Amino acid sequence: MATARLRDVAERAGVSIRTVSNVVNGYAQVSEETRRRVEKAVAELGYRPNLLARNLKRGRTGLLALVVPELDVPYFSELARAVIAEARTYGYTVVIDQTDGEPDRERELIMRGASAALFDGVILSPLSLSQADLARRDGSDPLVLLGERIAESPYDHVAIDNVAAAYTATEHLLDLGRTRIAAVGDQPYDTGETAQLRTRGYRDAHAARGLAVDESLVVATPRFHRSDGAAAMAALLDRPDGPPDAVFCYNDLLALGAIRTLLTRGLRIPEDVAVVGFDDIEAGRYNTPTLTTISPDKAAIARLAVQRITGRLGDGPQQPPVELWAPHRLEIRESTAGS
Amino acid sequence: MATARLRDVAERAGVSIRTVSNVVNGYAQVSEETRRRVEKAVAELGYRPNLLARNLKRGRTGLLALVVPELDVPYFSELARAVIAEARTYGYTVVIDQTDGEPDRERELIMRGASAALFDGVILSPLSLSQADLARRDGSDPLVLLGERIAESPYDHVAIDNVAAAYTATEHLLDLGRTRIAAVGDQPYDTGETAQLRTRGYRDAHAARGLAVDESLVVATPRFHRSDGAAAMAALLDRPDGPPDAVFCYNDLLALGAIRTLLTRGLRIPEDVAVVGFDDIEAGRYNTPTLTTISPDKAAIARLAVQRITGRLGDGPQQPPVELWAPHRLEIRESTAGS
DNA sequence: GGAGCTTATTGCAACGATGCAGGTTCCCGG
DNA sequence: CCGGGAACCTGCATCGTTGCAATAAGCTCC
Repeated sequence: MATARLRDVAERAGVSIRTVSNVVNGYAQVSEETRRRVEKAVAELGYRPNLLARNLKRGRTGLLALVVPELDVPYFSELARAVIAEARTYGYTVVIDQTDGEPDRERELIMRGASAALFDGVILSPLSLSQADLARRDGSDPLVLLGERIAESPYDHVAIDNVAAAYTATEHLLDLGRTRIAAVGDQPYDTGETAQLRTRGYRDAHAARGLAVDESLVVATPRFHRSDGAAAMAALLDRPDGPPDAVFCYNDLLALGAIRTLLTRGLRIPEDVAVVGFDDIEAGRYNTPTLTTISPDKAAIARLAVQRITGRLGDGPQQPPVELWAPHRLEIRESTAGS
Repeated sequence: MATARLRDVAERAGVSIRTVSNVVNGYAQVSEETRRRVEKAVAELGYRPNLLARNLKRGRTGLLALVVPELDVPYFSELARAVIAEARTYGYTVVIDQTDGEPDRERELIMRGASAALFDGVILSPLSLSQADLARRDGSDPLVLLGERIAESPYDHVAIDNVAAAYTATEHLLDLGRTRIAAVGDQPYDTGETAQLRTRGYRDAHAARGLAVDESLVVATPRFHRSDGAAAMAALLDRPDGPPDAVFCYNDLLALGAIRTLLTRGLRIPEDVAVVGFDDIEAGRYNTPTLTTISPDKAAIARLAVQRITGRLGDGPQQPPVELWAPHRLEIRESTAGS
């Protein structure tokens, strides 16, 4: 009894396939008697509709895909939670896939997902996807890009204002009287625009006060994990001209790694070095010291993304792609404010 | 041009539908000339196969579902990474769903996923699923249960030996000369068998040395988050008979929360209180102090689970459900060993 | 020049479900 | 006793794809 089909149920209940379908879906009028017979047969055979077939016929699946680079980066798993919750209010189920930032996987998932009918829509947080990868697409698929922006893409884009956020973070450190503020997490030009926007905010905040940026304090990291932050911090501490008195990390994991290095080396936070992160992940709220950070409104990001997707699902006229900004705020905690 | 179909491509290329299908799938022999024409049409129309239809016909989807309670619990996201990697070696793509431990969602996903043909198989890490929920199923679906065991289930089960692991952790603390060891994370009988297995290991380790367990040191927590650990630790510290000298937490998040409370209260780790966690999540390796923990072999868990799933996918005779144990080891770090 | 192959291409049916339109049966009022 | 309308049930076509088996065309070889 591999899998019972509508036909098997119909046979057993002595009615037509169509009637079984009606019962299962609650369509039309069905006599009490017939309904009972069908339901009995359904139960006995353990029938469950084949969603592939149903969706093929109906033209929709009720599934949204959320594609992120790394699930075990807390920012993405927390974002995933928000997206799942938001999608559920629209009756959608979210399935998640992880690309590890591999361009092939990201590309493949766009192809498969966006228009291969397995998913009704795709929310993609790209890491390595290039403009060329999207250029061929005409934007008619229900696809929303999160975070990393891709120039000239024909798709909606949801993010926070990275320049303003980085500006605020840097300003906060400047307000504390710090003068040698390191920026950790820069990326080379073609790798990530987001990191560069944050560097721009960092520079702008300095410029607004007429301060020059010590270029050697702007350090790039290969990735955005704790180990990268720990390594970058170690390198900063080993510099001949002494440690910085503050660090702005481009995400919380970098910041937590940096904090670990600082504490290991016997430095005090924030007295010796103040630390600001980015993302407001839960780990930062329970770290010792707790982490000051830029808190992007993940619920808002999820809401905007899901709304755009569902908005595009209707048959209405295609709207031009839009750029949406979710709010953010600075969350001040022990790593800059003392305990 | 909503979505181009095989037929549209065929029309444009001036060949039959079947030939286009052959080209797309690389089947059979196709003349160079024809192939070129078809590929040109495919590109021009932006054709991509409708996976629903293809899968309906082929009878498989190449998708495995991994269903976990909470993705932003690092253990699960790290496990997800392992499962994704393992599944990929078999040519499967993994999609992930999060249930929040809601029985309805877990149930629904078993139904939908396991035998509704959307997924070829399901790897489920249940939280609140009861025996009754599975009782009706005959076990013929390719479903593997992780972690929490469900009595009498007709499905394969993969986990580590929780009793032995908890025994080892407790023994480690006893070896350090600790005498008042708290256990944080117990669960009432009907909620989680895993927690009870760990409590059993904790008790057994005491019993093996002829020590009595102070029942008031075994504390339950509503969930397994940092905040639960922080609260439980605070309660332990406020007891009239003074703080314990060691804590065994049933997962790393609880431990990290407990550590936060201890540090806030001015206690030293491990001098005043030694802490052991469970799961070996990345956050514990970068915490200050770094966290001693039981490290389950997540890669092994993933491997066993995926192997069982793929093993059941063949047409071979159904094998009886098995109980598989993945290895684990104690990872000693600063929270018990000093720095 | 035709048997016998290989190569290239195709039509038909089917996967399992639903949309649509139609067909019975039954009951009612006139 | 018949026309008209609910109420209930059904058959057919179809969603987009692939498996199967057959056809058509080209080539070799005696």
